[in-house]
Amino acid sequence: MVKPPACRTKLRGLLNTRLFKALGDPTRVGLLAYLAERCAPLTVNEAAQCCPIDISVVSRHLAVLRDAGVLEAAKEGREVRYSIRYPESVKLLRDLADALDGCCPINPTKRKGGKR
Amino acid sequence: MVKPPACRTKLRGLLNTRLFKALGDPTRVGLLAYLAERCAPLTVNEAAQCCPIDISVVSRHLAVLRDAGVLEAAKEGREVRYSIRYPESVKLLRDLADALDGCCPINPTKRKGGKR
DNA sequence: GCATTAGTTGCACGATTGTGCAAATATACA
DNA sequence: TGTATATTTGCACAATCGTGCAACTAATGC
Repeated sequence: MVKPPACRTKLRGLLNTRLFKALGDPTRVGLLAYLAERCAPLTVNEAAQCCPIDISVVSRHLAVLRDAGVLEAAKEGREVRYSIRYPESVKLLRDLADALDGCCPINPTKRKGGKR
Repeated sequence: MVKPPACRTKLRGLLNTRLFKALGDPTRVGLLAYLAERCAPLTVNEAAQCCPIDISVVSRHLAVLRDAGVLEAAKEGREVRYSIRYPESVKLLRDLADALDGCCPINPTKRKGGKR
């Protein structure tokens, strides 16, 4: 048994289509980038300033990103502040990169350093 | 000016919707995972063994992944061998993680190590 | 109570997408 | 040449998705 079976299930588990589906729309990544640039939790109204679309659409897009695990919502009074889940998002991307990198033993990307 | 504008353009540039669109379909990620598990370039026929769908659909999906930059195609005679572009894919995921991680100065994911 | 503001949800419509079948293209072999 | 195999492409259809409008819910202030 040459190929480690652990990496398979890990890679399969990390390849969550819901996340990529969420990031597959230009309006949504525009919202995500806007949130990242503003460096602060934004309300739906504030996030809507990023692009000329209806507030209801923005609300739906933010909900999609929240369901995908990229954002988290915090209700404050009558407004909701959406913020990026940095630790989880970054970790997921790094884990995915590591899983893809370490899946094939004869991988040309073979890093010279350690695990991290 | 507190927030570095360099990270913005970097993040925007890395948030390529075509890549995420390609990874947003379960059949395509199934093909990608199958390629990763087999640890070798596969023909369309071989890749089609991963799931019970028509070969033409597999061909189209592989083309989508190729156009997204995840796979590369090498024509050998009358068959085409698709393989994962490990270095580029892994680097893109790591760059995206770094860009997201380093975008906001007051980022809770604040890494203890250096830049890389 | 009523009015206002913030956000979500129902509905409809147009656009995109995934799929299978058949036809077309390309390469190898007799 | 003709035949067989591998892959791609045209076409049609169903399903999903993004969008805007209106209606609805929730919370604040009069």
